[in-house]
Amino acid sequence: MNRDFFDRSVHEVARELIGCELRVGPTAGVIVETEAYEENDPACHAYIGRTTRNEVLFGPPGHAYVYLSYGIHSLLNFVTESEGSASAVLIRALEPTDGIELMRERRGRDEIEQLCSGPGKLSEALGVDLSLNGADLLAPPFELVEREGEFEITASPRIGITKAADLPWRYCVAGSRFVSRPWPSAASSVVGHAA
DNA sequence: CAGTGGATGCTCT
DNA sequence: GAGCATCCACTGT
Repeated sequence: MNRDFFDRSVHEVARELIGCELRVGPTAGVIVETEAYEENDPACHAYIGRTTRNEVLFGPPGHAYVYLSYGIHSLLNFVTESEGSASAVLIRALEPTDGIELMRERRGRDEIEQLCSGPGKLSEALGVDLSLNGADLLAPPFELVEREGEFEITASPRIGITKAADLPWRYCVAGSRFVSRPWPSAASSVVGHAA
């Protein structure tokens, strides 16, 4: 995967990431759930302007934006189209494929559905923390592999936010049991197929 | 199952 | 000092 992959609309990147493999060191999984956060979006950290916390969002695309949520969880985002638009994709869930035993140790859980089914869980399982804020996604410990096969993608409202909560900017693999939460069937719609 | 509340720390006002 | 892009354990059906 190259830098151009990230240098386009955050919504396009959020959908294209579905089905890609994300590797962090010895652990890896297939991305099954993402959310888009664009600069002119009250729920986006960049909305309030540039601060010390969110400055990575204003930097070049293809880098990791990691921040601490609720004082406990590190949440992993991919910076996109940053030329004049500080936007990012939140990685919300993976289907684990490699390093599963290590993930189990880090998570303290055995069930494979409980290893990466949420942004906080996923970071813990992959060993992502604040030290990776600003890190290049195209260099170790990160590795991203373009998807193989087809995925039916649904769009539904984002999770856990209060601002702009009605926008359908959460993307999931249809029918996956590895997503953080089931989507509301009435609000979801198939938005595309992955090649 | 569904609903509730505590843990925990950093950022911004 | 308030407010979080969360998770888990506990309660009550």
